[in-house]
Amino acid sequence: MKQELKSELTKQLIISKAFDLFYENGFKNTSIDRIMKATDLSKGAFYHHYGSKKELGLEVISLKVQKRVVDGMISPLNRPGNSLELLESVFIDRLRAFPFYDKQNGCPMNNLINEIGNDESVYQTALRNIIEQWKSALIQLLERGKQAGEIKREVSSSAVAIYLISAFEGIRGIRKLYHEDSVLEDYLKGLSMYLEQIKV
Amino acid sequence: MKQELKSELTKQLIISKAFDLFYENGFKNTSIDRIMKATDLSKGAFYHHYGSKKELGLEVISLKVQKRVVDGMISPLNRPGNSLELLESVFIDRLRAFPFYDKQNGCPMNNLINEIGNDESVYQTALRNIIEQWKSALIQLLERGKQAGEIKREVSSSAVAIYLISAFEGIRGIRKLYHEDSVLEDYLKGLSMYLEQIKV
DNA sequence: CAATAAACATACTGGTTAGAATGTTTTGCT
DNA sequence: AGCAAAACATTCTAACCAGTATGTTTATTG
Repeated sequence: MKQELKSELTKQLIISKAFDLFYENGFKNTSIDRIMKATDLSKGAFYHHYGSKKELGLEVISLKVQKRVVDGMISPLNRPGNSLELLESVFIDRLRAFPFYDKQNGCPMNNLINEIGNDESVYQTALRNIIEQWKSALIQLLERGKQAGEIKREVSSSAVAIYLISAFEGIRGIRKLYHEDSVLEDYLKGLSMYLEQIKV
Repeated sequence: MKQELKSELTKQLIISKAFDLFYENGFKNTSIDRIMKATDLSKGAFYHHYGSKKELGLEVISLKVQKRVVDGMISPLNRPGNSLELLESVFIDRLRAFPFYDKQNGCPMNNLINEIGNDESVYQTALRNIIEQWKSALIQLLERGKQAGEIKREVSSSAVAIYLISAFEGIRGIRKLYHEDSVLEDYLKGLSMYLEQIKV
């Protein structure tokens, strides 16, 4: 195999296993040894491709975590159609569609925010970028809805965006404490009411 | 000094220092050694009073973390007066009044929920108890507001309670990523709108 | 076909971890 | 006073941690 390709595949393997383990057990609680055991490669291989655990963490955030949020919560906002119906379908359907594993383990981004969000500024920046991208996409959609006469013009788009994100991330943490979905249904009912209110 | 009193004071000292360090550095990232260094006592003293780190963690949750939420977010809900004004003052004023340290480090309960909420069921139960107590107090206040003709009767109290809690915990995590309060102001604006809508 | 460098593996370092074992001091009780 | 137990301190262990040093194997290139 070509070296360049082989190297890239190995890095992707490490990042992928690292993401899974960070998600399940937390960032600081996951050792390089444990990650490399999952890849069936050695520690030497890791430090050949990465300079430090921090460097890996940043790649996991900017490649895997960010992609997950973009694919699941941001890109779908750009589809055509009624802005409010779009918001509903993205926020409600996605939450309902999560597999048990994801409900139990919460949001990978939110887990990292709460675990290492007050740690080092490089982590802060990487995670903040995702939030900002999400916020921007929401604002854009809300403004589109106002233009289309679907959303009240007097509401602050950035306030609605942040409130939607906050509640979503909040419930994904709280859901971890329960073994059933009733708390999720409460949230969804609360969200529906919220969206109803900004309707024109 | 009486033995019983001395023992109790020592346990309180350990719990207090443990809470501070858990808050700043996370639960798993805080060692017994580090905690006992902060108390100026020895590791032997710790294992005389506590059987394990887990036992200490549960005491910190049920005594310190719970008390913090009760004092700051639950007890104030029982004051007399207009229910909506009460909600506003509790959620908005408290968030604004947090010192820089608390804004940067987030919510102690939410940090624990996201760090160890999917870990062991004893932690889940201890943290869930706090959420349930908070939710109950909010529902009680919302029902009171409905009776007083201050809140729309058709809204689901449990849905509003969970949505309020979710958004609050969510923003306390997100705020960690920023160095200023603009994201907090967005949240507060969003919250005001939300409360306005359930008004009768 | 060599020389070279990339892609790994193995073995180690110095530090930290939860917890146990064992010692010493303080307090309580008769 | 004298004995017992509680409240600590000191020392140790076996495992784990991030990162380094030094190998060996595989691919690339002249």
